[in-house]
Amino acid sequence: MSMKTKKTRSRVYGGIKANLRQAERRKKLIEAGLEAFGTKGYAKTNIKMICGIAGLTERYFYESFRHKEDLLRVVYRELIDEGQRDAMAALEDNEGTPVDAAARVLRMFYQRFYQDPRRAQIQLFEILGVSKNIDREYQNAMRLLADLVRLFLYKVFPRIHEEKLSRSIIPTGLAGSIIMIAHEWVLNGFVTPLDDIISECMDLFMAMGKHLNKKSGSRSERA
Amino acid sequence: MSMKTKKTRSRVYGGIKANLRQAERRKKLIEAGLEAFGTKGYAKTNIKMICGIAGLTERYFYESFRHKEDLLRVVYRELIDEGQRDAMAALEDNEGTPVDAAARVLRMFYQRFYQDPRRAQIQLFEILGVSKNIDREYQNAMRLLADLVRLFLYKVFPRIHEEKLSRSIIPTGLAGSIIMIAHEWVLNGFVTPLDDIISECMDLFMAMGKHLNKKSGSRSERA
DNA sequence: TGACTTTGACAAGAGATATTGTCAGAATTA
DNA sequence: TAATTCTGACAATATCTCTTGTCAAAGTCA
Repeated sequence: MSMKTKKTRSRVYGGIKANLRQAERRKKLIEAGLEAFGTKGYAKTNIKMICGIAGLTERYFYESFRHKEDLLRVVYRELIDEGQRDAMAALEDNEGTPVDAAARVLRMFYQRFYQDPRRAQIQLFEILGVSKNIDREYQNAMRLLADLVRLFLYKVFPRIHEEKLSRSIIPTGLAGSIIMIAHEWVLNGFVTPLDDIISECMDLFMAMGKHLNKKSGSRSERA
Repeated sequence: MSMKTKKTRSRVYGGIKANLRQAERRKKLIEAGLEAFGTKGYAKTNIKMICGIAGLTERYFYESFRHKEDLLRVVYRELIDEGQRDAMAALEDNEGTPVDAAARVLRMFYQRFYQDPRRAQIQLFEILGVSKNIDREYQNAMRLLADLVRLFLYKVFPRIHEEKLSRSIIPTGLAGSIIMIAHEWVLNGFVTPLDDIISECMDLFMAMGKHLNKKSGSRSERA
């Protein structure tokens, strides 16, 4: 038993360490997931297809993921993280007013969908109705978006009562606007010019900001 | 061959005509679909379950529907039609101002989800990511909702330039707000009081209406 | 070169599910 | 009562798909 438990020691192969090789495969599978889920759709994709696209066999799928849903979660998180990073970069690039920054973030947000419709398909459609777990992922991402909206509103309209804003569902509503407009945009094949979309989104934001601003201020004005 | 083509003639049975009996079964299956899709979820439901809930066997499923997706479409349409009817009733009940009417419609819209969470589950979650065909259904329903919003805006703010409004994506955005707020409400187990939700939704509407009103009017005001 | 690891192709069994078909008995009508 | 339709239970087939396992060849290292 304990004589020769030669546990298939991992070693350098092709100049690359074992864990790196595995990471490579994992990455390929994630890219394949993006492709398959984003074009065929999650429901119509099976493990064999994913592996075919990745140029790997099923064994390697199970090396990195437990099942299809697992891969979807990873792909989705990657998309959200990338978007979040881009948004933060656009925000912290301190050019112009906060309003300009918001427009930049919006443009970035929509442009990502246009540049790679697979992202749009997954982020806006495929992610929904898969399972309770995946629904939770979606919910988290939506909250991040709502928080971003909240942050923007507070930056542009500092008079807004912060605590009141933090309890309001209006940022959630605005996040919904952004998403629904994206839905329509995608389903219509991106015919609406991006500039129009951004300008109308900004209208939505600014109108709501002004409204909240007035309400917060009215307390002292009326008293 | 043409001797005795006795084609199993339909006849009255249990005092009910054949086509009525079939319609009855169909109805039971739709109700079963609502139950199964709305609690277990579309993906985790199979035909046998649906038939079990309906108290019928598989033969009768295929008598009325071609496949699971077919049933989902019918169930969804039924939900949308009901909602549409209720909305129209609340609108045409000419009590109070158009603003009151809008609040009534909103209350009705959200209350339906609270009264029967299965509706919420299907209408808000299960419907997405099933197939291209079903996505189209969803898109249609969202457009109906956006049209309703548009109608309301025009009633309350008649100064808004009608043609401009008809091309704007802002009603789509507001429809998205309503939906996203519903998402959060449902996922949080309906903890937010309905009155709060309605009041904040009305805030969204009124702020946007005023904003559009100003923009439309500004042409003549500034000239 | 020789030993060993990694890899890809494919087999294979388990498990679901869709869909059609059979059949006997219950229910109903004439 | 006799004929016949309706109905539910279940069989059976055909497909998929997941998941694990086997194996030999190719690749790599020492």
